Amino acid sequence: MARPKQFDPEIALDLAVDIFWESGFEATSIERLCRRLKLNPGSLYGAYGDKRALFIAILDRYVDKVSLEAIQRISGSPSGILGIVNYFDFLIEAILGGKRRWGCLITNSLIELAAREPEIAAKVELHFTRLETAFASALARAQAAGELRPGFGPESAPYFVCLVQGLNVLARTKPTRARLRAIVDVALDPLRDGAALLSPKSVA
Amino acid sequence: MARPKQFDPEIALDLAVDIFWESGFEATSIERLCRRLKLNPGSLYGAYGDKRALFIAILDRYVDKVSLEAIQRISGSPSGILGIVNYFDFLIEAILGGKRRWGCLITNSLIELAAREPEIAAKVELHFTRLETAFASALARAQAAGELRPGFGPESAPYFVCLVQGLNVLARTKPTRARLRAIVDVALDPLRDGAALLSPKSVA
DNA sequence: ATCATTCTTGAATACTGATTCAAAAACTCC
DNA sequence: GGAGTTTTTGAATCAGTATTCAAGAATGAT
Repeated sequence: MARPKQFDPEIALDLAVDIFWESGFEATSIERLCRRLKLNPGSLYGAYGDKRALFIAILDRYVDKVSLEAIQRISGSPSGILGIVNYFDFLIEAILGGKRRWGCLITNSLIELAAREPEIAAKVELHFTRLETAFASALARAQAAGELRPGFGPESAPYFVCLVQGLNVLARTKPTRARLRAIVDVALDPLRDGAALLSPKSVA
Repeated sequence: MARPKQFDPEIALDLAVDIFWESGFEATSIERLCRRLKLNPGSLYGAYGDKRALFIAILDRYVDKVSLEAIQRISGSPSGILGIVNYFDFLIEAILGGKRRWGCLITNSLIELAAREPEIAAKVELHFTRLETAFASALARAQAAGELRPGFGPESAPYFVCLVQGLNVLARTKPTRARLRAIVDVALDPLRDGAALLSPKSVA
């Protein structure tokens, strides 16, 4: 018995993700948000609360999607090595093609906001933990299958997280495919022995 | 025949570096700057121009210092491998100890500003090129000395730049020394054969 | 059809924060 | 010591942007 919303709050959130992702929190004005979402200030505040609350909402949305996506790629192969290789291949293409040319919203938010916003720091932390866990279990599987060079195992997972962050930074420099490939080929060299058997495409 | 400045503009710049480094461009207000530098708005504008100009000035200052520092560490050893290992050891300690717990002002600025500020993007680019060049020449020396695993050479330099960026991101998560060490130990594994002879301390 | 409720609209408000400025002060040179 | 120049001071101004709000509009229930 009331007037229904004239917009889909979920779809609008997706629009908002893009703007914050590209420009960050501080540099994104409510006015720009309103223009892009085709919403008036009143509607926006009614639906989401203030700017900070909106940002938290879009960050949650992004984290859910990106965490899941990463875990699925990394854990999606029977071979742990192949899962990792596939994930990095995917990441390269994402950086070159889609919105990941803006890096990763999580990485960007860590740098812009985590120091003064514990709530945001916690969300970043959560994602990093998930990512590391996915790498660790892939590495454990690879190790168990004897595909891993001695000295490498699940405890090397933080290295892969670091690598991902490095690529997310470089994403903002408009790198070429060749450049990203070269980096990943060197970075994944420890996996090469096993991967060579499994993924001729990704290992020069 | 005029009133002299009551503050040292160079020293004040160093103060300003820290604030922008910690909080970024947008989140740093002129008021906070004035309070920390113990300057009134008029003096600040008189000395440096507007906020953007001040930021460019402190970024220049930072880039000069950090580029030089990196190049000296990387190129400072007769062995190319040792230079690289030393640089990463230094980076770990810097992240744990000093202001590098805020990551790297260059990395932070790339993410916050490069997309909309070509002038800043160019300065970031410049530093990355210098860093990559330093790595490449260290790798070339190592290769010439036969210290490098086959398949590695100067063309692997972008990988090391990526690594540095990853560490700069992780710096903002308050990582432990053990964690950073673990990452670097894995990351520098390709150099291990040669380094083992030269740097017992850094290679577990 | 009317009521109660919620949504939309877009102007008004309230802030924050960047920038300017006029007056006073400090210095050097003559 | 006075003239001329630059710096300091801190309040005033200006601009931009986050947030609120009052009025009008759309809906379902009675």
